[in-house]
Amino acid sequence: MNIGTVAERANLPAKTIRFYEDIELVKPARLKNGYRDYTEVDMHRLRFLQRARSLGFTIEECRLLLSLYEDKNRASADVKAIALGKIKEIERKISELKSLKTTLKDLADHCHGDHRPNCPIIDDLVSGGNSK
Amino acid sequence: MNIGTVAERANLPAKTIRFYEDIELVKPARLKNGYRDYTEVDMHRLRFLQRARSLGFTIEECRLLLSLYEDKNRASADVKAIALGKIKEIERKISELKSLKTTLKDLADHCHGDHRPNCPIIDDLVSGGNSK
DNA sequence: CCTTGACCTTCCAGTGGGTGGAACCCCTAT
DNA sequence: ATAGGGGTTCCACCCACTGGAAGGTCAAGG
Repeated sequence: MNIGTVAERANLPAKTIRFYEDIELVKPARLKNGYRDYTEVDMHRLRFLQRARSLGFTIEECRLLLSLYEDKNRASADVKAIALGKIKEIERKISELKSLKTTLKDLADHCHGDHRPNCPIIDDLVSGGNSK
Repeated sequence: MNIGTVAERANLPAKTIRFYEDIELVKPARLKNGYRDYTEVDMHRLRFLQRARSLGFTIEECRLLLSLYEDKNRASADVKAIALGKIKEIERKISELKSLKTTLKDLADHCHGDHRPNCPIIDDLVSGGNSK
């Protein structure tokens, strides 16, 4: 299977698939003309990668998940631990963004937003505000 | 004022301040010995940058905000528009992360998390799941 | 047989926003 | 004289790609 076909089927840009080969996440065979030749097994790995990346796992986490995926004796607890860690991470990011939003909204609410130059947002940026 | 002093006062690493010079956000004078020499005006810019960055504005947004900051005739509406745009952006990110979290949590909830190899998280990653 | 166009190849550079480190200079105190 | 704690430059690296140039390959149509 050529890279274009596999790209479409795995829902990944060809560039990304080549990049994944660079970092040794997939190792396709080569045809006589130098074209990459993907098997169904490669396809599964790529689909797995696409899905795991879209769930927010980093490349290194994907590498780990792939090795667990291929280890028929893995404990599901190992996989669950990674997922739970990721959830905690996402929660941290959400609360960080929420407080950012609150701060920004407070600033915007105090700004007239008209043609006059006086602007409390700028004033806050200058003086350093009180929330980090 | 030397870079170390200004770094401490603006709450930014010296490396970052040099980087900001590289991308022309600050242009400190130089002493005869080659050391950077910061004025209070430079300090204000750096503090402004520190604060704006910590509020999630990109470097380019900071550049724009700085130019508005220095334009005594700017309309506060211009600044407000940037802040409101940023709020929308943050809201998008939050909802994206929330749906990610939900998906991940559903997966984790269905996983026994024990010593057995059977794992619904991996199964989902393989089969592609139903939420993007 | 030739051309066209879609596909494939490699390699190099850039993104954003810094961070780490090496190798070297400068200033002050002892 | 030397030790330390500044400062300087430059180059490489992080992450996860993405864009583009320059060229090779293949199938279809004239």
